[in-house]
Amino acid sequence: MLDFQTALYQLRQFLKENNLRFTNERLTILEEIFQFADHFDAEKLFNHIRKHHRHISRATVYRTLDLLSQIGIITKENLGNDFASYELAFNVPHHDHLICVECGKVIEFSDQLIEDSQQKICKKYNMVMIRHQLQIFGRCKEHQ
Amino acid sequence: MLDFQTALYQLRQFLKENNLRFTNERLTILEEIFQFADHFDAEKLFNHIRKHHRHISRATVYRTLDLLSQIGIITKENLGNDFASYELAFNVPHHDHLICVECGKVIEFSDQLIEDSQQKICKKYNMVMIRHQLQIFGRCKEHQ
DNA sequence: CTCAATGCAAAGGATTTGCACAGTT
DNA sequence: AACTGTGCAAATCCTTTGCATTGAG
Repeated sequence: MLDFQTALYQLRQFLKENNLRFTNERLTILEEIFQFADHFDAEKLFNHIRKHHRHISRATVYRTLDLLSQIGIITKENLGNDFASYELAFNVPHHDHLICVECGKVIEFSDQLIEDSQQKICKKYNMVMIRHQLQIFGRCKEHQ
Repeated sequence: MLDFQTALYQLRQFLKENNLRFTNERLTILEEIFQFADHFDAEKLFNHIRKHHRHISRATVYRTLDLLSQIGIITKENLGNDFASYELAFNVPHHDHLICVECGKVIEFSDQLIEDSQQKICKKYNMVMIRHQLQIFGRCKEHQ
């Protein structure tokens, strides 16, 4: 799994390469994400950050989330809500999501058979895969 | 594939069972969807409908789309945009989407191996599956 | 006649943007 | 000093809602 130091390095690297600035806000937001981890959305992260850093604006949070997902430090996905969900990028090849429609619990899983099948399908339709997302909605053990 | 007559019957049936009204607007919107078919979003459908039925409001289109997806005549899905995509429900078990990030083209496919794997995964995590969606983003033959 | 459905415009929620000022490089 | 990043509030996009009116049963 991606650790903070690596992410920080990637961020600095990207900023340098693109003549962008390494600001306190960007550092703070990256730190807070690592404390918050797992799945989160912009609003929740913003509220979390606000507790300790009153001056950071919602706009900067959104802009930084964009930046970080461009770099690949986090990924952005829609988990069936009307807002985007983010999570730290892992080094494992890929994983998908089981989502309980009752309690919203999210379980990650990955399945090589599914990954392979997807590659086959892309080949069949002459597509070059960039990314993919699989979401299974259901009821978890506690909510059936 | 679901044909218009069947859909219409399902709609009337549902309305009757729930003491709701069979209105001209609902009929018109269903008809227009069948002309429009494939994948569409609320705004595009609304514009299409507006050409021939000036009086139908955006609100009614949204409300009817909700109704139709409740009944199961159409399905609602997020195809990576910030708006919902709809399509007519088919009788085939399930299908997923390949989406070209360059031109937005959508290809449908279905893969039994993937379907089976998903069932296995649900079992493994004690989930009861309700629905699922798989989206593969990539570049199509013309945009590589 | 009764109550659900509609149209309209306004509200809503998530996200983006314009602009003056602040802060990196 | 030059120019990107930030905060703020307003704007935007898609979607939903309140309310007076219309229309199906």
